[in-house]
Amino acid sequence: MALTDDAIAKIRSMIQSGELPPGTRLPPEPVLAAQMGLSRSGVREAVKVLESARVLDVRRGDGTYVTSLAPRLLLQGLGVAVELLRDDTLLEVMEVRRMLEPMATGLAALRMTDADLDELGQILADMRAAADDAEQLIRYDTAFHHTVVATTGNETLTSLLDGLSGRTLRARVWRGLIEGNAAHQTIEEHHTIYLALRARDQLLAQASALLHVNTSEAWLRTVLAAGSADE
Amino acid sequence: MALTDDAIAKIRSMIQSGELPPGTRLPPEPVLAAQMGLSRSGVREAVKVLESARVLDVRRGDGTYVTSLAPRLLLQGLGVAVELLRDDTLLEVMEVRRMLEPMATGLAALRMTDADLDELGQILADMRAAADDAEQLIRYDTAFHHTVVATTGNETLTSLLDGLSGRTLRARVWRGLIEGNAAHQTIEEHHTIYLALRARDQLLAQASALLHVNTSEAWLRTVLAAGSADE
DNA sequence: TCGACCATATTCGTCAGATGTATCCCGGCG
DNA sequence: CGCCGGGATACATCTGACGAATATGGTCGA
Repeated sequence: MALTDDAIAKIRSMIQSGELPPGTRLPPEPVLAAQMGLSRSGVREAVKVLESARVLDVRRGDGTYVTSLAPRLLLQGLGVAVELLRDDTLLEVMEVRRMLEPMATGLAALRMTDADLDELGQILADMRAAADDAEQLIRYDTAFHHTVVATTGNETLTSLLDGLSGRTLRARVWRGLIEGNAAHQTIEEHHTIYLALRARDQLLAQASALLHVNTSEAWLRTVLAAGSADE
Repeated sequence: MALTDDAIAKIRSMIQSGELPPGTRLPPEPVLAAQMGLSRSGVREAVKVLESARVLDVRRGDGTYVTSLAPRLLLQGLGVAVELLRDDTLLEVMEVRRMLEPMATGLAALRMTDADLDELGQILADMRAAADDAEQLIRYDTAFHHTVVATTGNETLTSLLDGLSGRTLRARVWRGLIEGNAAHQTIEEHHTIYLALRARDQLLAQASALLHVNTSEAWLRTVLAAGSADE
């Protein structure tokens, strides 16, 4: 295969070189096909790939545009990739989170505003109120960590961590937590992190986040062990 | 759009659920099209997307197979995503590397074998010998850090860091380094990391890696500043 | 003048069918 | 037993067509 992949590479390099800045509208598919020397089918495959990578935005009846190329978009693919990883590599993902999340949380302690803290306190309260609903817990857990990391102001970091803790992964951890009657303790870990953040204590925030990720990893281990034992 | 994206989601969920384990061969495109209720064109677009994500491996004349789903494959897309990030977000990437790379290097200090160290020493020697050739320097720089991180045994971590320090990013840093007559000093930073690793000193390895990433970030800043001044 | 409405052009979404070409597999031959 | 064709299989690409969603520009009425 060459034609379609060439087209992908060509479009990508035109974007990378700045020839097609964010927001640019591409020529209609038939024109693009003629320009790149292949049929419309080939162009469509190429465009579809770049659309799935959030590089292009295809609007039916309108045209195809270059996206903003924001990290939040381009790094979105990480999430779906992580979702497809095999079970035995999820622990590797956890090890990465173990490195990244404490650092990010520590950084957040320095940069967090009072408004951020209030928002976080609200999420924490919601989490406590939903202590019985796994679905809600996962949602608030996600919101909590996302909010913390987002206050670092680093969108790339936020997107990476969001991707690394995908929905499936979180769901498994919480399944273990709930079945192991450790949900309450874990909610308290969030409280500990919250207190450290409110105190603007970087080291304490870092340490409490590490402990928290460690708890998640431990419960993931039990879930994975139970899962492999079933087979 | 629904049909093609549905097909993508359908295939992906079949893989995620274990219905299509790694190595499985998919039905021929016409059959797949019939099964999923759309034309062959649509199936081809779906397959192409999953192929570009390294989820499927299409072999002409043979068939379409599910890949190993190894992190090294699935996280490969991160690299191309980073390549497309706009200049002003590259500093965010550097900030992430600044968190991750020292941690990884510190971990490597604990896990590195003598053979790994010898290989690293060789790369270092090569780097010194190529002090004038930017192209070679970039190659050896890449190899050096990849080798270090790879010894952590965490393929996910390795793939992430590989992706975060893409070719273009490295090339820019080295351009700055060379033009700023700082290449020699940077090579010595590698030597410092090497010594820490050989001493199996985790903290020292961590610290020297942080200094090194910091140097890279500083030179990236100058390159970016010079670039934006040109316009 | 301004806003709502409508017809039309544009553009992507999807399909059907056909041909080219790489690869695999198996049977025949030395 | 190993090498080598030739048919079968499967992807690669093209062509042409129709459907559906959207944008656009003009018209009409308040």
